[in-house]
Amino acid sequence: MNSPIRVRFAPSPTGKLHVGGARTALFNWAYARGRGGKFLLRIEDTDPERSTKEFETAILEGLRWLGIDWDEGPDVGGPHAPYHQRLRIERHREYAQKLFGMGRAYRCFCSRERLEELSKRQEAAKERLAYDGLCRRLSKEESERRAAVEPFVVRFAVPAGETRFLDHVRGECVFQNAEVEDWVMVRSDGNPTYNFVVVCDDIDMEITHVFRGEEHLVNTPKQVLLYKAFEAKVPEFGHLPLMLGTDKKKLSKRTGDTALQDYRDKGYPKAAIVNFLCLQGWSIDGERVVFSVDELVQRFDIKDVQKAGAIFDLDKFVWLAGEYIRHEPLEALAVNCAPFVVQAGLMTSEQIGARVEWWLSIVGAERERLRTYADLVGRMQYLFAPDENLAFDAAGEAAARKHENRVATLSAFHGWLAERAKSGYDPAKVRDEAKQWVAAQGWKIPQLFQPLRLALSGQMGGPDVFDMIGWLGVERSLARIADAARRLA
RNA sequence: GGCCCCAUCGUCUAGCCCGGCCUAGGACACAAGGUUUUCAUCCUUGCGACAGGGGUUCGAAUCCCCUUGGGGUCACCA
Repeated sequence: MNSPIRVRFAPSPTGKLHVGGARTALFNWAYARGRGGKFLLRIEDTDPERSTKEFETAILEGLRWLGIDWDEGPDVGGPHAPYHQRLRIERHREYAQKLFGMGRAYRCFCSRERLEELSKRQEAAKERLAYDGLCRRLSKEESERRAAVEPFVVRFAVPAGETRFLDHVRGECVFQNAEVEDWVMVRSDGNPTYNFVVVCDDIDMEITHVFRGEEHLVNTPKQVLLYKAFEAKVPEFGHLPLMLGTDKKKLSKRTGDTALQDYRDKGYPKAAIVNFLCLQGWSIDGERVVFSVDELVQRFDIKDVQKAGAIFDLDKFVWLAGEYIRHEPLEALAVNCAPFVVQAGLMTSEQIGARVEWWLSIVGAERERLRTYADLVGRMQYLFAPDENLAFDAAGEAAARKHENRVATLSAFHGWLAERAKSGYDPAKVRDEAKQWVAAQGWKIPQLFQPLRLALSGQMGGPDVFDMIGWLGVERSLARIADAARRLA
């Protein structure tokens, strides 16, 4: 009988939630949820210099926003509380003491200067850069004596041999212990280091599977050795391929946005973000690209994760975002777009609330042109511009000027519309009648519609012109048409 | 540089573990065409890859070796 699956995501609150971290969390979460396991969250705040409460809050919020929930964690508690690493320090000291008592760890009194010299020497000699184990050979007595008067760190005494572990992404991994240095477990200020506490906590929290970024692969032998020293069950691992920038290096701010927050602020639908992140290193089958979180949970398996790193393809991400927007129910889409329009200062939420029909009509008409919620801002800006001297798109204006009788056409339409709208304005009806009227004049459709679209919106592309007239209102539309006729002369 | 990891269209990937169904499938991007009042959407078509070299085998994208290329990591950070 296998023990129940327990996985965790352990971010360190030293920055915003990275998209790579978000993907790691997602995969861990999906793995647990798909198998009736537990997903826990633990804050790795052992570096007091760089950890902040603000980042921690932002990370938790980001995870929740994505739809990730945890069974145990800093804010929800659990049987293995606390879930802040910093608060578990007494426990870590116990573990360190135990190891020290067993002779599996030793005090190291080497000064930073000596260490620096050592690595300089090793570099010059083109040797492996590692601690040379000088203090490992100190007698117990000398160690005790010096400990009373000198500062020291505690190093793990790496045994001879080799270390193996199971990685579900890469298969069986083997490292020669000779390649693993006697790394620092406890700093000179008495605080334990990451590689040490992560194992203590994972043992205490009964973590069964550790899925994390590939950059941790080389840490794994150190950690496995620790599990063995404690005679604890070694968890199964899974090192996820790195998310790469367009330079093929680890995704960094240099080549694009790295924080989940950035994409949220730019108006990407969260379902698209989740979907896209999963596509980096995993696929549901070879065919489908768009899938739901439920399907992810149902189908995700660590064994299907790709080994090679994945370049973050913004083009595909943008397309996927548009795909989600096109399939979102209109009401939801309108609700999601609203904050961006409000934030841009186009309207207040009260104003939107007062014109729901109008608002929904615009959102519905523009949706196929949106890739993010924020795109709507730019798309509807023209509606809020003054009716006089509306900014014309240069190419649009050039195109409109190509029509010989543009001014006469526009003026004639102005007269027709003014007359026609006296009995009220219904876009569908007016559209039909306008087309008949244009044909009756012996005109080609673009002869009117091209300059008209420019007159109303300043753009050469966009929604149906009769919808635009409806949104602007007949009065303002007439004003714009008259203004354009004057300017295009 | 040491150690470790990786290698299918430009990009994300299916296929690889358990060789034949692969004249290598899908998606994005790109190109062409169609629909449309324009843009967009949508539809159709096209372009386009098993890094190279050796083995093993009747047969290799799939197994083995080498080369090349790329990446990760070498902290009293996590």
